[in-house]
Amino acid sequence: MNVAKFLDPNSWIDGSIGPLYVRLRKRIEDGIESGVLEPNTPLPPEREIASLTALSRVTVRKAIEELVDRGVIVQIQGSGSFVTEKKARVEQSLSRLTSFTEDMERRGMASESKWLERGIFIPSPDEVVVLALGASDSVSRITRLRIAGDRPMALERASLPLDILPNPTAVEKSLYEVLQASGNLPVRAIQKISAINLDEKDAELLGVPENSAGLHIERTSYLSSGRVAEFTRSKYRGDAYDFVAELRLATN
Amino acid sequence: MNVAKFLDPNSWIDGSIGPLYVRLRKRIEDGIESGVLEPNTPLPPEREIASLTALSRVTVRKAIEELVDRGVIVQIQGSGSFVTEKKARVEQSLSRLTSFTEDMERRGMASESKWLERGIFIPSPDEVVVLALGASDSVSRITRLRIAGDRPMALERASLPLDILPNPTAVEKSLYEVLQASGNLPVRAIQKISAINLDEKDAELLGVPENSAGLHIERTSYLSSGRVAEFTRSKYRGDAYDFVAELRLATN
DNA sequence: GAGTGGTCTAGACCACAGG
DNA sequence: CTGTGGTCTAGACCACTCG
Repeated sequence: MNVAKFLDPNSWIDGSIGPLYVRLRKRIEDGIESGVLEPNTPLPPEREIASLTALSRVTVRKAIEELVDRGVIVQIQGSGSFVTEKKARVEQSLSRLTSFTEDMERRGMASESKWLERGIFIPSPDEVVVLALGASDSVSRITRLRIAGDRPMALERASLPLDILPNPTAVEKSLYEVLQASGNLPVRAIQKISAINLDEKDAELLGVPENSAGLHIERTSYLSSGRVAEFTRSKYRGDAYDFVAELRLATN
Repeated sequence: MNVAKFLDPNSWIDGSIGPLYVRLRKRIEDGIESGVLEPNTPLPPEREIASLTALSRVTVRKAIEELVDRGVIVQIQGSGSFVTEKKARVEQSLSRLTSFTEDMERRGMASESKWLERGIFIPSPDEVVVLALGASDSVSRITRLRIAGDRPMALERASLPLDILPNPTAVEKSLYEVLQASGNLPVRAIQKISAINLDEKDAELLGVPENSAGLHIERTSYLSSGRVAEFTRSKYRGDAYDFVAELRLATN
């Protein structure tokens, strides 16, 4: 399959939906995936892609832009746009906001939960501040032991404003599924990760010796409006979990 | 100061350099910083900003785009572009690739290093794979104890291909300063973070009791070309350091 | 319906890489 | 010098919010 033919709009542009730049981006991704576009070889020039696809160059650039962000393509002014080698690419799920359920699925493990607490409570001072609650607001709280592949993995306590999760007992498996159903899915989160020695109680729940190293993760999630949707504190087994993050050099 | 006047190009557009969309972005950032543009209030419509600044709407959108990425501005179709509340914003340095030196400066601490190893070595199998070395290539390696505010903070072992760091003894303080000088500054990195119990030797170097929890961080850094520039393994004191990361919901 | 952001176009000029 | 990506424009239409 040659590149010009692969980009011929008649064969794909009606096959997907959404903005043209998204469709083109996906087409290019498919091309890389299927080997039509190979690592270390240049894409056709932007102007040529534009003419091949019958799109404007601005639209072509917008399609490529996201691929550059993800590290799949490197653009060099005056030279060309190149597909990077696979090992240099950032896995797309690295900086992705995932639920524990999804995270474990990605690692090929089934996950379950054992409920420790699930209901509506009077908020702690921490919760009032982080969730921006009013003086008389209550808080939804769900605390559970996360189990994956028959091994306890984490203790997780999530707190949410009552209007975002009015019925905490409705959460059966994935909190994020419930939030998505009500249109309250966070789009961004900040995590603070530190190391702790697990105390006797936590160690017992996680099935490790007292004083074992664990990861303490505090996550604050935001809706697209900028409002805080969720505040979660988790303790992960140090011997069974690692956290992967992507960093970028600031462009300021 | 009113918004229209603040955006009047005569007063600022020549005062900075670079592309127009970058200058406008910085102007808007200044406006938010100085209070001319207030949280929860809408920016002028894109078309109005364009006419006020005598720029095209495309350029205005590009300026705003980055601010939306950082969570400083929220755009709502059909409604407007709003400045978010400060507490909902992502600190710009969160997902930023920083050196230990910078990182400590940001936290208001002076940093120093105690050299444990610095020179050219035969690579370990790990290093050969991660750094994509040839069979006969050597590796530059620098190992040091990082100290901040008179407290040992981390043990750090960095490995780099010889052509990227030909002279490891030239590194006096910041590795990244040396890399920048030679045009080999990484633009992206992947970090894997896990928790470990520090063994006797490491605990002694870090000045904590044996078996204390520590953060183990493996970082692989990439040049803009996609090539691996640096592979670093660090052990941080769990009681003195935390790692902050930003997550996003994938838009696929 | 009026006003907003979201997408798209055709064309121009600039900055840089490489023969 | 030619060809590439980087920036910028003026104008159009669509999709959505809100009164």
